[in-house]
Amino acid sequence: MDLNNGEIMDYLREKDIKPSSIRIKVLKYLMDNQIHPTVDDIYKGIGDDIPTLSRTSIYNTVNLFKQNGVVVEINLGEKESRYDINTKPHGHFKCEKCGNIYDFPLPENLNKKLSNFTINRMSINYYGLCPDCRKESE
Amino acid sequence: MDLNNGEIMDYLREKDIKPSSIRIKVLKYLMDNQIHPTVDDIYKGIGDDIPTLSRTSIYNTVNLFKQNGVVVEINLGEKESRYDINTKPHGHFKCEKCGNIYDFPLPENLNKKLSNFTINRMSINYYGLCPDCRKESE
DNA sequence: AATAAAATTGTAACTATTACAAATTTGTAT
DNA sequence: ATACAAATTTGTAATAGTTACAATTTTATT
Ligand SMILES: [Mn+2]
Ligand SMILES: [Mn+2]
Ligand SMILES: [Zn+2]
Ligand SMILES: [Zn+2]
Repeated sequence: MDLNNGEIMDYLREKDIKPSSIRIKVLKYLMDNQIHPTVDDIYKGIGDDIPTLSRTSIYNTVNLFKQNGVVVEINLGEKESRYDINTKPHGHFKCEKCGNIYDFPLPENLNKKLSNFTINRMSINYYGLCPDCRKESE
Repeated sequence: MDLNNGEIMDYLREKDIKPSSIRIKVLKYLMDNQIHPTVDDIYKGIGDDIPTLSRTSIYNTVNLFKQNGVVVEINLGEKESRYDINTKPHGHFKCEKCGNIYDFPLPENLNKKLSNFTINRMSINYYGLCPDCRKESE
C-alpha cells in the first residue's frame, strides 16, 4: 500500500470515520508498517511529526478503528495489545527468540464449525522459532 | 478427577513440585473446577479455607505450576489470564454472552507445520454464542 | 530445641489502559 | 472575518492485573 492523503481520507470515510490529522497519520503508519504494532510502537512511529502527541490519542484512535473495522486487535499473550490493518482472517506466528510476528493462512482443515455454537471470530496463534532464528541456533 | 491428598501430592512430585498446603489446595481446585479460572477465581474459591491467604500466593503457585507443566496459561483477550489444568492441546470457545469457556478438540489432521518454522505451541480460540445463549436469543 | 531452608504474606511498585475534564482545533452560520 | 458550536486532542488521574521484595511464618534438618 502506498496511498496519498486523499485516498487515506476516502478509506476512512468508507468506514464511517471522519478524517483527522492523527487518524490519517495512524492509518498511514499501520499501512506502511505491517508489523502488528503496539500503541507504543505507533506513538513512537508518528511522534516525531506531532510534537504535542498524546498516547491517549493513539488509544482513542485504535479503539475507534477497531469499532469501525479498520483494524483488528490481536493478543499474543503479551501485556500489550497489537493492531493489524489486515482484517481478513489469518493466523499469527510469534517467534519467541526475535519477537517478530508472521502472518500465515489459516489451515484449510481447521474446524470452522462447532455444532450448535455460533462462531463470530477466531484467533489462531502459533509460537516458536522463525526460520532465521532457527538457523542461527542450528 | 477426584483424588485424595496423597494422590494430589504424588501428582505434584511427579512434576518436581514440593507439595505445600496452598499448592495442594490450588491443584485440587483446578481439578474440581475445570472452568479455566482466573487468579481471582482461585483466590475466592479456596479463600474460605485459609483465612490468611494472600493473592500473591496464588500468583506464585500458578506461575510455578505453569513453569512445571501442571497448568497452561490461556489468554482470551480479557485482562485477566486464565489457567487450564488440561495441558493437552485443545481449542477454547468463549461465549460473548454468558462468558462461559468451552473446550473443543483440535482436528487431529490439523496442519501443524509451517515450512522452516519450528512450532512450539499453539493457541486456538473461538468467540461467539454458546448453544444456550444462541437459543435464548432465538 | 536450635538452626536452616522454604513457603507465605503484605505492601509497594510497575504498567497498560481507561476516564474525564480542560484545551485546542475544525466546521458552520452570520 | 467573527462568533459560536461541535469535534478532536491533550494531560492528568484513576483503575486493575501482575510482579518485586522484604518480613514473617511454616516446615525440615541437625
Ligand atoms: Mn496479521
Ligand atoms: Mn481447556
Ligand atoms: Zn525469530
Ligand atoms: Zn453463553
